[in-house]
Amino acid sequence: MIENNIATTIADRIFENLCSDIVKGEITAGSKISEPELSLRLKVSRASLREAIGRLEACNLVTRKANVGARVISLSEKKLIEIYHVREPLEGMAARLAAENITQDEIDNLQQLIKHHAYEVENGDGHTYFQHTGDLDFHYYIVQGSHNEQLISLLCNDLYHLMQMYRYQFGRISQRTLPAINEHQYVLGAIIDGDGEMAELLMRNHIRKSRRNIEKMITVVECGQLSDNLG
Amino acid sequence: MIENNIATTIADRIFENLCSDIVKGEITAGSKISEPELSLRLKVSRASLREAIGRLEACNLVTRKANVGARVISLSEKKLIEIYHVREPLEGMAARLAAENITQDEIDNLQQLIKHHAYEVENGDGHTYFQHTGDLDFHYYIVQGSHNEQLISLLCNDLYHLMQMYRYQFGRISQRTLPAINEHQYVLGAIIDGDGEMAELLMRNHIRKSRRNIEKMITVVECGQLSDNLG
DNA sequence: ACCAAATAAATTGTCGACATTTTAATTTAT
DNA sequence: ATAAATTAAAATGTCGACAATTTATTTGGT
Repeated sequence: MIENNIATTIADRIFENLCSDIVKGEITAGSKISEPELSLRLKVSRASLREAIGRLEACNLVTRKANVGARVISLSEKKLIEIYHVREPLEGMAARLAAENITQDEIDNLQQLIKHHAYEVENGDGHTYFQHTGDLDFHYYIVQGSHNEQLISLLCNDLYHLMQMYRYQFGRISQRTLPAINEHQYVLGAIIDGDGEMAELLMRNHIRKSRRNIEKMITVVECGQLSDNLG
Repeated sequence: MIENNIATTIADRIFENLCSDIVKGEITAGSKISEPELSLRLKVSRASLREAIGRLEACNLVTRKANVGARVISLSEKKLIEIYHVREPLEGMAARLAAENITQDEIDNLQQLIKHHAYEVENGDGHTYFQHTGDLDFHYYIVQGSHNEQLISLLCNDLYHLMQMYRYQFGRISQRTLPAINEHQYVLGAIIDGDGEMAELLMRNHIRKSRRNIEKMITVVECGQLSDNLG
């Protein structure tokens, strides 16, 4: 799990708490965010709370309507597929740029991460860990390795929490943990080789496979052959 | 130029005004945003102003530091190139999805837009119009045509204003107006044919060419062969 | 009993004032 | 005269209260 800066201001702290609660589903998807209720429960002024809500909106976790208020986004299969459609080219480019710009330290970090993933999955139930945070951590650090601030902003600020939210609350039934870890290894290999084109190709394939796997599962669920935990 | 919803709230109005002023350079890039000064000049409370500033931050036009305040982003060649690196795969995917999902009405609209661009450039100085708003309008409507909400959010909310800002304030010396309009025609053609793969390829090439053109101009400028209007 | 209009309650938007932190100016010491 | 320390000014963060809007309830009519 990625944890960055400490909260310096009240709004910061409230944002981080609410963000975590929404991502993990402790604040239900689709539910209303009541300012009076929350400001009372969290013991902060509505000003600080509204600042935090504004940031939740900025990272696409809530939607706001003027004079009506904020509401946690609702999850849907359609949106999840859309996210993968966006990630495929974006992270593909991230991998390409990482092949050009990544530092040795960042490579070391990624190699260690992959080793850790393999170990976790071999020994006991690493599936949950991997699917909740581990997988995304890999993608996160690849994006960081691109050293492209705009790309980092889009993926790590605007999309990351949303991706996390789906990871926590949506289908946890994927059988792709092992293949995914292998594909990570291939991507990183191309990056280490400095082969941007190959890295982009491999990353796009990796994400496309994840999407198609989900699309297949959705189809199965819709045909009533699996219990529906897709919200 | 794309103009959407009317401002329903004070913060909305202030946001739109500030956004426009920043994009056009009437509020200088890199300058500080003083809450007391602005709230006094615009005759609104700091609460409404701060709400607006928060949204400016969300669309990457200002940066904020806790206890220090907001500052208009500064423009740089590096950032501009970064934006093109992000746009290339993102809008490529947008074109691919548009080929699958665009409606006839949207196609008609785009064809009319291209016709308008060709006319403007033939008759008189359409270059300025095209480079300030026309070109981006085309890209904007292609993205809309993808019917992918996540993609639309990223490109039309998080990146659009930033792109506009560079269009207004950065190099207006491109000689690529005519080629660009032709390339637009090709992209739209592939979309109309429903050839997603081709549309993606053409869009990526179109944006890559723009980036390389800029990179070339930057090199020339750095060699002192052109007057520097690159901030 | 059901629907529309009017009223009441609750929620969001906006404001001015105070608290805390940062920045500028002044003082003091070397 | 310069630099560090102290003090003063200004800016941001936070708060509670009021205004405007939305939502829920009640009233009245058919």
